[in-house]
Amino acid sequence: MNEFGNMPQAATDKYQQQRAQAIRCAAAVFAEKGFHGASTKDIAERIGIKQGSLYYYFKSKEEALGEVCLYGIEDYVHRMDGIAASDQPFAAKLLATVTSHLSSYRERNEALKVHNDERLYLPKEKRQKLHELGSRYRKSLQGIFQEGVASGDLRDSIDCHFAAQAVIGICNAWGDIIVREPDLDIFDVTQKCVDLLLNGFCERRKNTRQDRRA
Amino acid sequence: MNEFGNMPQAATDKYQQQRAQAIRCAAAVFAEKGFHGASTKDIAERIGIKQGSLYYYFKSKEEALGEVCLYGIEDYVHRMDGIAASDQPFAAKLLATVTSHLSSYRERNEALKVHNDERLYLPKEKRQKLHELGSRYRKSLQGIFQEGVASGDLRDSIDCHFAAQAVIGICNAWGDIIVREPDLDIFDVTQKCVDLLLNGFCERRKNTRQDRRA
DNA sequence: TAAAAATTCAATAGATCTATAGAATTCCTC
DNA sequence: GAGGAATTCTATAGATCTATTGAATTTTTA
Repeated sequence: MNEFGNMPQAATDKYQQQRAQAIRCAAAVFAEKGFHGASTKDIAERIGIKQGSLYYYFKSKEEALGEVCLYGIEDYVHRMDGIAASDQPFAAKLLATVTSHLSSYRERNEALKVHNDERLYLPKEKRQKLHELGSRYRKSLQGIFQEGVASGDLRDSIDCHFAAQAVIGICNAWGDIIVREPDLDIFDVTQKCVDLLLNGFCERRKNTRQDRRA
Repeated sequence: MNEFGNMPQAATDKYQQQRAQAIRCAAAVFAEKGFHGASTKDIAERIGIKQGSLYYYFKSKEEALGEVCLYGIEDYVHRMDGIAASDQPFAAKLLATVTSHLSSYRERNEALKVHNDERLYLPKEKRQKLHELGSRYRKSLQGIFQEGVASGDLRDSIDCHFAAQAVIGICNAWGDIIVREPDLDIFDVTQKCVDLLLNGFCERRKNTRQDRRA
């Protein structure tokens, strides 16, 4: 034990790695049982330590939830910043967004699910911080839609706030399914999502080869 | 106490009414705190009775969850049966579906949310029963899409299973928002959802007045 | 390899929480 | 308003669960 009590000060590299592993384990357990349904014993067992030892890494179960949520959302938001700032046409940005969102579910898997389902059990302050990240994500996406309207790629009748929420909603819904069904073809789902968002399901007479032939 | 112990036999009308009220209270508490986060004391307090008295209406907390989930989904599924069986064109059926789904959230509010978020904490048997109801809903919706393709209203390239899941996903995502924000205009959201599903967000050259004018 | 630091453990206090049982009260019916 | 049924209450057993503490063990460092 050092001068800071049970907590290592700035924390060594090794400590941080082990803590990150603990966070991933906590994510898996929270994803399966929910925050209140999961016990600190469950989490510790998943890590391979005893219940009490968990407090070497987290000062409370709630702190563990906070770390899981942050882990689940952070680089997913940063990737969106990159997409929004990039210089691509609307359709490419939308594809990149959906790809990023869905593959986040496949990779970081449980943590993003935990963020979506359990973050409201965090104390206000921590929730606030996550909310800001989420808002940044939504605003970036909304900005992409506004550009799309400005460039004429999108109908000017659309509500960009609605559109952004709808994209997030669809991606989260399919994300849940992706987590539940590991064999699902993400690329296929991604493609279909983008197609829906761009074109809808409706048949339309267009100036395409089919029509010109007729 | 009667010959059946603490439980009234077939149960009087009054008993059923009070139990239904208890179910609604439980729904509100589960929606706010989650199944594991909510205590039987919380639920009892919401009803206005003491913790122990709750067991006059439910033989366990889990049974209460089961009743809430069933209450949340049952007539929402029945309404879908009606829509699928009706004799309307595709667009009308889709509009009816989204309207029904979103207004379910506004009316039955918490119970449907609880069904979506907490049903997996039920024992297998009960979950199975709910799963069948959910599947029936999805299959009905999928059937509507298949009819739409057959009639030429929809592109024949669409995946009807994907489409049904996407509709459910969008409605649930907006349903969550509707529950959180009571002042939201459901009619407006409904319209925009249907527009998205039919037409997508993309601008398209069509044989409409605008084009003919040009 | 010995001292120091880091990590884990065992044990437990104290606070829940669920479900039960029997007593008390309220409600209804005759 | 008396008797019985329905509803609610109080009290509690027993099973968690979180977080703390100080000791034991492992790892690192000098």
